[in-house]
Amino acid sequence: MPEKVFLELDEEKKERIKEAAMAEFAEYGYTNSSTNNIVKECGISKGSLFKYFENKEDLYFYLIDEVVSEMARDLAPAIAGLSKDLKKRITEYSVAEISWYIANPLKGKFMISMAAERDSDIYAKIIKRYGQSSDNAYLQLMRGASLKGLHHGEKEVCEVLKWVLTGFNESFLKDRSGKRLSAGRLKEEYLKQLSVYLDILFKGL
Amino acid sequence: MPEKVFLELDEEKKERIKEAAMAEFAEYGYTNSSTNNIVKECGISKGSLFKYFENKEDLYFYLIDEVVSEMARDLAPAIAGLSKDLKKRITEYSVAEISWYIANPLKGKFMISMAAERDSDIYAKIIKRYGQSSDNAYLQLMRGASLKGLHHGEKEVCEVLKWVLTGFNESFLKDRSGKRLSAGRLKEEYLKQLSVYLDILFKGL
DNA sequence: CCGCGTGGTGACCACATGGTCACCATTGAT
DNA sequence: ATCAATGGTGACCATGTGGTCACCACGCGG
Repeated sequence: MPEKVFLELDEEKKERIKEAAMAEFAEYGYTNSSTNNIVKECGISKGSLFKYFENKEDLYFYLIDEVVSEMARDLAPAIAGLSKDLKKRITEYSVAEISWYIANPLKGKFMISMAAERDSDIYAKIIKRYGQSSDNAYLQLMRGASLKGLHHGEKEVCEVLKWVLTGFNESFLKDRSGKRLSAGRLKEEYLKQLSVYLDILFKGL
Repeated sequence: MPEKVFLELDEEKKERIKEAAMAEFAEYGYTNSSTNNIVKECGISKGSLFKYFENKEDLYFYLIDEVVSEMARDLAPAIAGLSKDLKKRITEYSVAEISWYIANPLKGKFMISMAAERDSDIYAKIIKRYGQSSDNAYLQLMRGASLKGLHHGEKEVCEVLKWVLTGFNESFLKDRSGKRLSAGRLKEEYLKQLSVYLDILFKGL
């Protein structure tokens, strides 16, 4: 919880601070990020930063709260309108998610780095707050679909989907850095590649 | 490359130092590991450590070299005797790999932590030395199998296998911490769970 | 013109880091 | 007994950390 003083800052300044902090955390992870760098980057003084936030951890979790809830808010309409057919449903959801990452590159990078956080202390706290949410996301995805055609246990299918989708997204986002494509072409490309992997999953190797 | 002085130490002392260093690196990752902790843990002085190794990075990569080549050496016989059938082949290889992790818990934890290293500088150097090897491992696995029955591209199938196997191994090793099973029972349990996931992959969801 | 409060500042603090180096104990050769 | 060499030591160094706090500029009510 940031002090009210921060929330009452003008929007431009708040944005500058949040962006600088997210960029630093995304690049170096929690422990190796430096509050000195952050204040230098956004042009405020050390004293100010620690009047706005209790400490480094407070700042970090404030950013996480913000970006997690913003993503949830942005994706909510897409989720509400998903198909019932499992394969369509997964495709639509994945496209919506990846589109958000592409449209919000900094926040996207920040979320990815947060999921990969190595500091065991901070990692435990992240899990405690949001741990279930990512696992639950896939369960929700499946719960909302008709599972008639499945030949295997719900839980196992869910995990396989999670592993393949996160692996695919990660590799897609990594490869993307080279190419310079419009958002539309990127989405097309994503769909094409994704469908190959979903085919493998649904039809078998 | 460690100085010869280190290599000429008696085995017991070398082992003490390597174990302390691996435990520290495995627990905290490269950057957050402290050479002070390491020397404290293995009972040598700071000066000695830096006579044995040029610097922290030198020590880190020496350990990686050691454990990577040790694992390769230990698994070589199992790999040589793998079946030609893809499903059997994958199962046999996975069992051999997981058995090694279980038989060498410290080295296993060290390798896992190394694969998850977040420091971008060190991560790049790890990739440069060993990057292809993990990706290649799966390609080798498939190249040595008869791929007659496959309905999809070799590359894509290979990636799906990689994502699912790494995901499954990670989750299996995480869950294991609770249970206290003998090595034999563990292997049995592993085989049982793995076969479920491979069924899903080969037959389709 | 004063006094007060508010928000912002950056020099400063205690601490931890990777790395160094003058020193010392032990040995073996002379 | 003396010297040289070897290997081990830990106080010490420069640097960087998260965090503090005495101070200051500014605006406003009197």
